[in-house]
Amino acid sequence: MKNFINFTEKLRNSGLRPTKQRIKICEVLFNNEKTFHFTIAELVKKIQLEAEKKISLATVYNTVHAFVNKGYLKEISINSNESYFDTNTSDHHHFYDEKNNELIDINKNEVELIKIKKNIPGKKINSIEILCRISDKK
Amino acid sequence: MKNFINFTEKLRNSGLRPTKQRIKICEVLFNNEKTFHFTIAELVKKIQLEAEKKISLATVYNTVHAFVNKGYLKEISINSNESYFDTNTSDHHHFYDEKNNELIDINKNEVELIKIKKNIPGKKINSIEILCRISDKK
DNA sequence: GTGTGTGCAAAAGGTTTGCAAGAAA
DNA sequence: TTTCTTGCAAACCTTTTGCACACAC
Repeated sequence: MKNFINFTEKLRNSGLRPTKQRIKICEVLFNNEKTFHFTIAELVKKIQLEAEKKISLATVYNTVHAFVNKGYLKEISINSNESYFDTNTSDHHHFYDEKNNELIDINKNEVELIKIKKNIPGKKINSIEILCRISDKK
Repeated sequence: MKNFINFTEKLRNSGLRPTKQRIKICEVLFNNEKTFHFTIAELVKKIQLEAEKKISLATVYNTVHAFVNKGYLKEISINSNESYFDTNTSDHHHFYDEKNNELIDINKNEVELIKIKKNIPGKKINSIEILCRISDKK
């Protein structure tokens, strides 16, 4: 997703009407060289800087949730009052720097194959995610 | 921790005054054969059933947070509005059943050694936790 | 034109805070 | 007596909702 047309297409293809607000949010989120992590508060701030017209909070929440449901964003929850979204939706893991409150991606190929020996009858595995908490070496 | 005396000691040893409320919460949490997972709401309900006298919400929050800080409880966060506490504070992992909204422990020895090949200079690893989302087989 | 999306403000939900009264040291 | 803890209600913050208007199709 690199430009206006593509965002319009992408949205339409996933059953979301390509409104001005949604396209602007796509630009803020997906028009970047690198993927990144953000909180709702940070996203709102970013939109306020980049958008000519304010987008209401309700619409931001609404859109972020729609994007999570469509698989365009991933949520990473650290604890009950710290939750991030990730524009990297590939299968990967995270370091969480407890000093700087910052997430750092760990690619799937940077972790040796995870093998869970326990099996729950009747259940299938949807995802396996590692959260690795780090802090400064003393 | 198996009885009244031990809870009193435990609390005192960690610098928490052994008040009636804290001891009651200890009983609810730690007087069980098995460890378990709970939300604040569930804990409040459990206390209301077992306690002769109501414990205020503020005290429950206060105590749970104190216990997390002291390492008597662990928090497992699923997303921004689903967070659980675990009376099992050993190093272990979890299945999260997305159908029943239920956590299931995975012992450390039920997962093959996790090896993260990525290293962040100046940082040390504090913990590695896997959350494995599961749901019903189709 | 029809139906979906937006914006606003109000409501909800969950958690924290401030302070006076009570309990532990 | 001094310090910590509790309980209550109010405050807070984040997220959701309801509804009228606007926009996409």
